[in-house]
Amino acid sequence: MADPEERFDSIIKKLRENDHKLTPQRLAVIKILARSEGHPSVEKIYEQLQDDFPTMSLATVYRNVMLIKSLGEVLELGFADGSNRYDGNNPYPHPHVICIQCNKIIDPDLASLRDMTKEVADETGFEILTHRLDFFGICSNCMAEKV
Amino acid sequence: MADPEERFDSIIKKLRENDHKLTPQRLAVIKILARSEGHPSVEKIYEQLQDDFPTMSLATVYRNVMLIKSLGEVLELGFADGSNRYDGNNPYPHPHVICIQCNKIIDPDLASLRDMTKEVADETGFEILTHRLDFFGICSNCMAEKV
DNA sequence: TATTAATTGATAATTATTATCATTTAGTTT
DNA sequence: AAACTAAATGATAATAATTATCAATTAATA
Repeated sequence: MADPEERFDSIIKKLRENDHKLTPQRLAVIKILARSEGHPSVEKIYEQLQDDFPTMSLATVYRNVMLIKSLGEVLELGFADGSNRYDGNNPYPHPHVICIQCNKIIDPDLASLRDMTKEVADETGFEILTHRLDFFGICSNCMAEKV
Repeated sequence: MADPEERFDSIIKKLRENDHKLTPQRLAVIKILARSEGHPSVEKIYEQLQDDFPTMSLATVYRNVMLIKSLGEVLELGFADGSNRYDGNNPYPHPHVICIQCNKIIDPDLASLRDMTKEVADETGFEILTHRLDFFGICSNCMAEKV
């Protein structure tokens, strides 16, 4: 897990470089993305901001997440059910482990991935640009609760 | 790639076992899924059926794809942009290689995946049930056309 | 402090999917 | 072979997540 403050600063820097304004709403969204605790959805980010910004529009959250995504500073995880979750703490492709019970998403450390990309490129003739690797299962917490 | 006819037969068998009727529309959808050439979307399946079934409803395609998915005989690949693609030729989790230019999806052979699942389970304490691995890039055809 | 283009909030539009319901039909029974 | 019945279909309305629109507001600069 990267330091959330460092991530916050680099996202801000990227915004300045591209002449985007720093509004309080935008900063608040970025603060949550920089942490990305549990990999929040847009809706979750919106809810978290209700206390500090009761008038904030859902559209503003969408806009800012998309802006930061377009700058390559947040990773979007889209799922088959149409839901999207975001990771601004580590915006580069990396494996996720997802609990299908409580929807928690965590980042495992995995060594063996770099080789695999080369293997795929060699076999298919593709130029591989990015990838997506998710494991789905039940976390130890939820397993314990089921007993 | 599994033999499309064998896949067709096992899907039919699964339907019979669960007392589902075999309508011409359903059989036609299954025939396309059993092949899953390029991993079609619902819309693509619908288009392919226009010649033989001009009156077929889009809802019927959705219903049948979902039914066969619920029987575990088709793999759904949902993407961040909301699009879904289907693989009834190999309905078990396996890696995909996706061309971001022409949207073709192919299945590479990859050895090193089984170990990785165990590695993840050991590290996170999850009970891993399934996974999803996609590589995104540009296929050799599209690369050649760009010159 | 004034200026201006970007951003916001509210909401309408869009789009993929799901639900509804009257009609049709596959599979079974007589 | 005709009748029966629950399931499936076709047409379309409803839904839900996201995107577009636009008047009002505001951050950044002069």
